[in-house]
Amino acid sequence: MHSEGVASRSTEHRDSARESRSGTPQLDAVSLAIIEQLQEDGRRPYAAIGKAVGLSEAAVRQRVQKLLDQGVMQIVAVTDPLTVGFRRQAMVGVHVEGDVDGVADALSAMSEVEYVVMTAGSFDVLAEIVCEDDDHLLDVINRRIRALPGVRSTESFVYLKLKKQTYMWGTR
Amino acid sequence: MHSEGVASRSTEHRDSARESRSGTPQLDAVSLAIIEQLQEDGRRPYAAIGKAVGLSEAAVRQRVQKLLDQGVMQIVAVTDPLTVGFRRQAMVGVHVEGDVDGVADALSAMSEVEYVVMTAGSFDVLAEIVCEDDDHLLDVINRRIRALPGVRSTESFVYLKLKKQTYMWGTR
DNA sequence: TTGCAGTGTGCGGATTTCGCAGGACGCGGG
DNA sequence: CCCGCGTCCTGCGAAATCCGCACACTGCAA
Repeated sequence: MHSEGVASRSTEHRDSARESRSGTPQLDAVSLAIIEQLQEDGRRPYAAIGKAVGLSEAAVRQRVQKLLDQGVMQIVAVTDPLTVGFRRQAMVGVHVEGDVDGVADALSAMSEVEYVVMTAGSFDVLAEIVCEDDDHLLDVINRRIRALPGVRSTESFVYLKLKKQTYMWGTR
Repeated sequence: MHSEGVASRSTEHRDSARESRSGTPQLDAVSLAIIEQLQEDGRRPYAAIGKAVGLSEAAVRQRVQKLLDQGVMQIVAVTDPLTVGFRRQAMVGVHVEGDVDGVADALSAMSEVEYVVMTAGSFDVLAEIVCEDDDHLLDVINRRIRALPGVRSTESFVYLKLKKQTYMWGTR
């Protein structure tokens, strides 16, 4: 009855597996499968997940807790701020000279900034910001971001309409 | 004991409230408060949410279900694909001539595309894509996206490192 | 007024979550 | 070899949560 489990688990070394340069512990196939289940429905019961991945309810619960503690994943409600209400949203591309990582950290520290990623391309950093209104948006971009040491210039893309937003890279 | 509830609810018309141009029903303060709770923890029990927003457990449950059904919010596990494993990720800025909406829809239809937003700025559309590897990424950008009718040109920003990712626009 | 749709409440019963006591396994030291 | 240790899994009750349902209240329109 357990035969359709995702991983055999009996002949593999779970944790000794390769580990990327960063300090993040690599995940095995079972944890990936658990994440996929929760990408479909963040409130799915542990027992249902266990049946899908071939594990007991308690085991799934322990793994999910660990993934949460490690910061590998988070279970949250996501919305389109523009749809939910008033508020201005924009993506800001930043050109940096010098300490890119420092600028990214400074951006991350701002509460209006929801998303920060370092990129290879004409921008060094992309940051998504959510504001109350145009004044607030202007203040964040011109007063705060452009004032950061190392920021050479920025380019803004004010959001007009969100067309798609999913989190199911696993299930394809 | 109920006195610290978020909205008085007794003297306001809940649904007759203003409605944005789009077909999305506007949310009242209580639903906003519920969403905020779930932005902190997508698995928070209905009873706990009810206590926080001043509603019964059953009422919270009905509202959450409706928000889910309406597509106003989704409760899901989110991760950083780069951290979770192999895979290439990038943001693509698209210059469009003509039917911007059509291009955005076409992008949304692609499974590799996780996020699509129409913007005001030098790009007409921004799209975030998640791929297996470089070959896959190249194929999606050069073969599929650039081939879409109306796409004049694109610019790619390959992700090097995700620095921040939150969903708590409500709680500030 | 009457009927109806939408929303909230209270209440059991089914389900799920939670904590904890083992048991199995791999690994390294004595 | 075998013993201790850490990790992960399983199997339980007990407690908490989820769920469906009947009913009350409100605003609105026929």
